[in-house]
Amino acid sequence: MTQYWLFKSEPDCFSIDDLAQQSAQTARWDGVRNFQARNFLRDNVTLGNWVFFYHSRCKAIGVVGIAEVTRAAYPDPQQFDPQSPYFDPKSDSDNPRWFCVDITLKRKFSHMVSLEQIKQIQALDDMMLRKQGRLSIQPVSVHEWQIINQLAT
DNA sequence: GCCAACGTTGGC
DNA sequence: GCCAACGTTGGC
Repeated sequence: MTQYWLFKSEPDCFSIDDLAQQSAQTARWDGVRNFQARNFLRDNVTLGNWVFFYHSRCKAIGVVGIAEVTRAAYPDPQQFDPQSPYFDPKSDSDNPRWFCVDITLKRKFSHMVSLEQIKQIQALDDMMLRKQGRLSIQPVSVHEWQIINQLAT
């Protein structure tokens, strides 16, 4: 069973520093609108799991820190809010389509582990990050987790 | 900002 | 149920 994950965020939208500024350094990870990512979030991401916080679509791409899942999946409230950009008229409150979790910041790396570094390490060739670039919630193996952790220290 | 990759939608 | 059109993601 997977315990480790990688969550992508565009830092212009929500960065690890934004997470650090939340009360209790905890934030709702919402707005996931991709079915594969949704399935991971809803069915496999569980309380106490560890998460690599990844900055995408920006100048410095890579893993910037570690968070912990502090609330397991619950329906993403934004799907029911017509004012929200994440509003989904096709979602039914009795059978919600989209889910979110809460995460709490555990550690911000003093220096990030860049995508460029990751690409240079053969043992990380099979990371989903490399195989399926667009998936925003993805499992990380224990081995991959350890390697990236070591790179960050 | 561009563009390739790829997921989603909707007409047939 | 196929597939073209369209929209979005994400590295560069």
